[in-house]
Amino acid sequence: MTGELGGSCFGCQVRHTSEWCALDDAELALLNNVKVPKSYEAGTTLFHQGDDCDGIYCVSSGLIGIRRLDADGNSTLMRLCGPGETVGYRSFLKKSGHRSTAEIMMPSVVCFVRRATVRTLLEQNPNLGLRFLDHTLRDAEEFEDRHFESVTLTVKARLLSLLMVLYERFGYLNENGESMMDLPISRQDIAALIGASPETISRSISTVQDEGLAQFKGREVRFRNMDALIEQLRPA
Amino acid sequence: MTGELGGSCFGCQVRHTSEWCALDDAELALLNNVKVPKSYEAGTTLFHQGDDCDGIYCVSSGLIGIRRLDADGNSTLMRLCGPGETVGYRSFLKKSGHRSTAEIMMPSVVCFVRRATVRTLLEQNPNLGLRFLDHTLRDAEEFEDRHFESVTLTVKARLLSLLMVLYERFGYLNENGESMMDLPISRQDIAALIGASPETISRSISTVQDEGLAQFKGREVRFRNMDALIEQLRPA
DNA sequence: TGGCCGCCTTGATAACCGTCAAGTGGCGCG
DNA sequence: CGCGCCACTTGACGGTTATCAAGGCGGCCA
Repeated sequence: MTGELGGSCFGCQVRHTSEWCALDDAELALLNNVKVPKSYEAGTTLFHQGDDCDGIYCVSSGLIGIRRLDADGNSTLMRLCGPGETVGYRSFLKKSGHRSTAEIMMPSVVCFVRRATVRTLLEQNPNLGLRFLDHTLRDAEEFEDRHFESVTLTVKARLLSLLMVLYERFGYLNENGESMMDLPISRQDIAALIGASPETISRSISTVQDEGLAQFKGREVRFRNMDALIEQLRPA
Repeated sequence: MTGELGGSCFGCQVRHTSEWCALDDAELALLNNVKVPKSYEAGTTLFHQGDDCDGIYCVSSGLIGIRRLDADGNSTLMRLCGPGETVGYRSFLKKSGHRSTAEIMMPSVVCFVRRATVRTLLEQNPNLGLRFLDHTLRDAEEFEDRHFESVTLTVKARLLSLLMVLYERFGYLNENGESMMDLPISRQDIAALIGASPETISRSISTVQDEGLAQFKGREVRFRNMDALIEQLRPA
């Protein structure tokens, strides 16, 4: 299921891209002593919507999905968090309960830092607060952009936009030098992320294939014409 | 056109709801000396998308609209800022240019505080930084909610939702005890705010009237059945 | 191996919404 | 007063998308 890990913060691959890069060695040692690293299987959850916020989570590897439940009980995937990102920090800063559920999307290693520790570190090092501020600013901008996109772009354009964002994180070149990607999420979650029904996503994918932009086989994507694809990332 | 004003920060009505409530008397005196209050007419702008960020703006009275221009030059109203709110602070914190245009929506009084002053105050008083953090958190949440709504709700539901938000700020009871509101923005801007075309908004308004929820006469709204209206603030 | 269950695809249909077009009404200005 | 402009409304139409329904495919387990 899930297991404890003994990794050190000092050797953490993502230390320099996370909020914690603001810490000095002594502070990092403190963090290292009290953090709780765990490996999680896909499908498990870090916390549920409505839970109290006991601390924050730092993604070391893998992928976390942030979901929100509507009145009917349907869950909508709101965003993805990858290595180096901190999860649940806004509820911590707001001193409120979690407004969404954090679900493990692929096998992941996540460190938990409990509330008191974060508070201590924040008091010791004002730069850490600035890092959190910076992260919040990026969050606000991201949702601002998404809102603008969902007003301005069609489903297909939003799909292509999402593919590009995912490609930055999950894309690679195969032995033939072709641009490839293994989709980390299901079609249903893609649908929720861009605000469309799964059927429409399926049809949009068919269109993208017919136009020769990319080939989809299950979760494997083979990009055929990156330039033409990028060219379509504009209003219909 | 626009004119200088001599109001003091100490007498400012909105001081206690803005970021500046974190300041002590000495700091407020500094702010009072260097701030530049101005009254603006509707239609003028505080800054344009792409401008450098020279400081931040504090809305004393009136209403500011934040617009973003798309590739075709069309402007989309993204959000509204009223008394007590600070405008342009995210560009300041990010040390980047303005990502949107700030337009005066109704006669307003706005104080300008230039960059160096804000920086000095931030260094003197860490609580001010926390206030900005708090504001950013609320911004992020607002856009998160808006994204969720635009995925989950129909145009009519989003219209009703917007009406409720505006009612909190602009609603009043008339002599007969009826719930009234004078819309501060045009139909076109309503359309942009919730991501729909002006024609669809017009039709949605007709529907709302036919259902007996509210009456619209120009920008005047007369609410007929608040309970039924609130009841419809859920997925179709 | 066979069967079951989710996920995905595909088709048919209808609702929603955007676009185009014409018409109305208010308002400022000559 | 008449004119034109602009915001708004209304109608007609078409496109996009959601919904409902059926079927295929793959994984998992007995």
